[in-house]
Amino acid sequence: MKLSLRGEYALRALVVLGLNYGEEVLPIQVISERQNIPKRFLEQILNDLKTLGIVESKRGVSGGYRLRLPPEEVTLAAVIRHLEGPLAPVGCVSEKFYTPCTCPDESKCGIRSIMKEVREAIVKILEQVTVAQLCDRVKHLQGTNQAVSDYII
Amino acid sequence: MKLSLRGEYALRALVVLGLNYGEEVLPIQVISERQNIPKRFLEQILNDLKTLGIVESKRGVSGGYRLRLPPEEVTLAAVIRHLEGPLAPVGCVSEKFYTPCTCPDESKCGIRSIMKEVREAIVKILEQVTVAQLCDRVKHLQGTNQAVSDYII
DNA sequence: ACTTAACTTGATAAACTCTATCGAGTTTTG
DNA sequence: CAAAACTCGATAGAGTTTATCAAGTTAAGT
Repeated sequence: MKLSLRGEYALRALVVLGLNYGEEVLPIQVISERQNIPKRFLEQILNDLKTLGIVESKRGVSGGYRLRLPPEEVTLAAVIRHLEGPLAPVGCVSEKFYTPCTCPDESKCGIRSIMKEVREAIVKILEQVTVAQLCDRVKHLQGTNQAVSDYII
Repeated sequence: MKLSLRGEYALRALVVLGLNYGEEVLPIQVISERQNIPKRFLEQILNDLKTLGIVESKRGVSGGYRLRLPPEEVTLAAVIRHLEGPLAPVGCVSEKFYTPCTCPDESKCGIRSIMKEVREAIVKILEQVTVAQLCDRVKHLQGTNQAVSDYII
């Protein structure tokens, strides 16, 4: 599982939306500036997340985007799978995007058996972590640093 | 960590060489046929593994390749890192191939903190599994299937 | 109604990576 | 000295990634 910029931007945008959950809609402009993401590209990505049903938008003057689901219900696995495809390191061990490989016999392939373990390890984390938890981490990390700054002053 | 064909071929070739460890050198032709790998491409890959010091070659009429190190000493992590680059899902959590990301503050980035965990999970497996273990799995898988076939007959 | 900020959709283009293939050369064995 | 095999560097075609643009649609506020 290699996360491209596209996927990374998506997660970063979702954190912003997650932290804003329950409030009014956020314009793309704001998300873009807050996370340093090219606006046009972000537009495309948010659109994609809308198709997936994670995000919803409001048009017009004070329009923008917001989460459609509670942050607790959005797993990183779902987002990444939709945007990037398989989480597995090779196609022949993917559950959702299986593709056969060219080895003589998959059932006797030692590499496949190891890669299955790698896949499990990755999936176990990403299927369990939600946007809500991401937001919590951010809050915690910010809190920590804030405190440190306070001490320094 | 996404394994490209290049990396997959490398591992498959190493299994063949591992199973042959202690014996004479194996010609590319044989490895290529046994694992269904385009010969010219394999050539390039084995060369690369030679540079890394994992494999050695013998030229001439009855030449070929063999492992230079005992299979127990070759970890998948080393091979993949050399051929494919970072194991980490994003550059900003890679130990060996760190690259900064564009987020406003890495130290407060929730995604980074999750991706670190993913990286750890991957590395833990791949740094610990060796070519020798891959070969053992293959032997075991073949043995199992053999037995099953016997029962069927 | 009309202006304006913002979303929507689809096209496209530059850069890069991946997968392979080729050719010409060098080495070694028998 | 011929044959088999490795060596090295170039390169090409396909596909992916990362954007950017233009033209259109929507809806809020006046």
